[in-house]
Amino acid sequence: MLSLEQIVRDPEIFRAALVRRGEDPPIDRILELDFRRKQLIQDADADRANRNKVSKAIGDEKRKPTPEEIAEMRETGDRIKTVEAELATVLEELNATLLPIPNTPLDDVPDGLDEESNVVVRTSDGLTETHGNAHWDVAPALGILDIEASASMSGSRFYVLKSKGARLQRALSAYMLDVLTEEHGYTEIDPPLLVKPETMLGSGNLPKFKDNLYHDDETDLWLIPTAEVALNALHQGQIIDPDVLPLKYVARTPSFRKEHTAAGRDVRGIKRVHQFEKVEMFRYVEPEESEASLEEMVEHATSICERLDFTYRVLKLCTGDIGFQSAKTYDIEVWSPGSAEWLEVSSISTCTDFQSRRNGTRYRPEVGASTRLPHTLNGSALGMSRTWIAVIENGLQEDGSVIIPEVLVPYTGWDCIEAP
RNA sequence: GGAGGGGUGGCAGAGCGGUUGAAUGCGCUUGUCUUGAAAACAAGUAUGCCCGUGAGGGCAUCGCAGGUUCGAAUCCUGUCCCCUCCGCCA
Repeated sequence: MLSLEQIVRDPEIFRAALVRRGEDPPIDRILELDFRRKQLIQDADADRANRNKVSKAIGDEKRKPTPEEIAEMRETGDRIKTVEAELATVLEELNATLLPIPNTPLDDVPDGLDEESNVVVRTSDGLTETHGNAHWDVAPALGILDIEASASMSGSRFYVLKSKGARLQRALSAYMLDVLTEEHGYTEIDPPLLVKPETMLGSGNLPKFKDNLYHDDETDLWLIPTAEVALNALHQGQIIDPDVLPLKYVARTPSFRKEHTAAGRDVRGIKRVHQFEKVEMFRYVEPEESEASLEEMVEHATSICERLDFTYRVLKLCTGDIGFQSAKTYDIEVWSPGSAEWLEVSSISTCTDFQSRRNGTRYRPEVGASTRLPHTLNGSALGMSRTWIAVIENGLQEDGSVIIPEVLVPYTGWDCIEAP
């Protein structure tokens, strides 16, 4: 959520920033509502101040209220209720107006309405050739992937990993968690996968994107589409003590997505699925550090790509392609020589203070200072199914076997998936 | 699922319906003292909002939402969460 206070102070700055994203925010309506809001607060506060004064005098003097006082205070009370009721509807509309507005992009985010305008900022060394043997052909033949089994038990866009395929995924997750916790100082978190509506609201997934989320009607809980949702809620409503930031978390969880909006895209193989495993980095930082943190997280993710021997590139997403809650996003794509395309294995964003404002996460810069909103950043390192695909397609040998990256061997116990 | 108990400030823990935003203790900050530290003493120490250039003033908040009342942390109703015991299940 954007800052109402800042919008009121500088409406045109916000309008201009949101227009860059192709949005036409109802700024004028917001200003009207805020004006009304302040009026109502003043009215109600004045009446309440008067009522407090009279009641306190009665108490101090240890006497019964006079009939006139009672009549007058009843009237005041009724008036307060009326004003409060109107205030409630104004606040409700204000909230409903503000919640669907996305974050404002940072200045250096390239303009553009779709992925055509994304900018490749870096491409690693390495080949981008193709051998034409896509994972959907290779992996089932190797006996490590069974899409027919997943289709029969769960439908399309699921997958069953078997044998060394399952072990490979487990090894990848474990390896990435170890790198991030041991080398980069992230604290490992294992959060719930089902969360309350308020938690989804806090991360920005609700109310706008409910169509992509799985929901249990009976308990009103939502399945997380990424660990970001849970990690973002870790300090909701809290004031973080001085000298605690930056907080760096990492979690390995499944991610559940309906993918309705992508119907028809990526139907072959396991590139786009309803459930996938992902190792997610998340940070709470002071605003001054957020841009440097974002770059550091990109470093962390790309260093893993390098150690997995991937050819990769880093994209800076344009204003029209960054996520709802994001102010700036880098995507990392790795080359898959089988399906001959770049696979998005990571998306790393700063959400500035957008999420902390939504969930009331604050911090105190130093003892006695007033509270501020931390910036939150999130990024995958890395997302499964696609990373798994890349290992298989990159490691495929002439003879049909698959050699896996050296760094994974301690986690798998073997270095080769034998040819069928 | 059944039976009880409880949710108050950073923590612990009081609080006859009326100077209670809230005793007291601990913690924390600052000052005095000290070569330094500790101890002792003194003062300060919640969050949000509204008005005001400022000084400052006002309002709200004792899990949450309603209600009773001139007045509610205190009474009533609902709800959420936590703890203990029993049952059931992993």
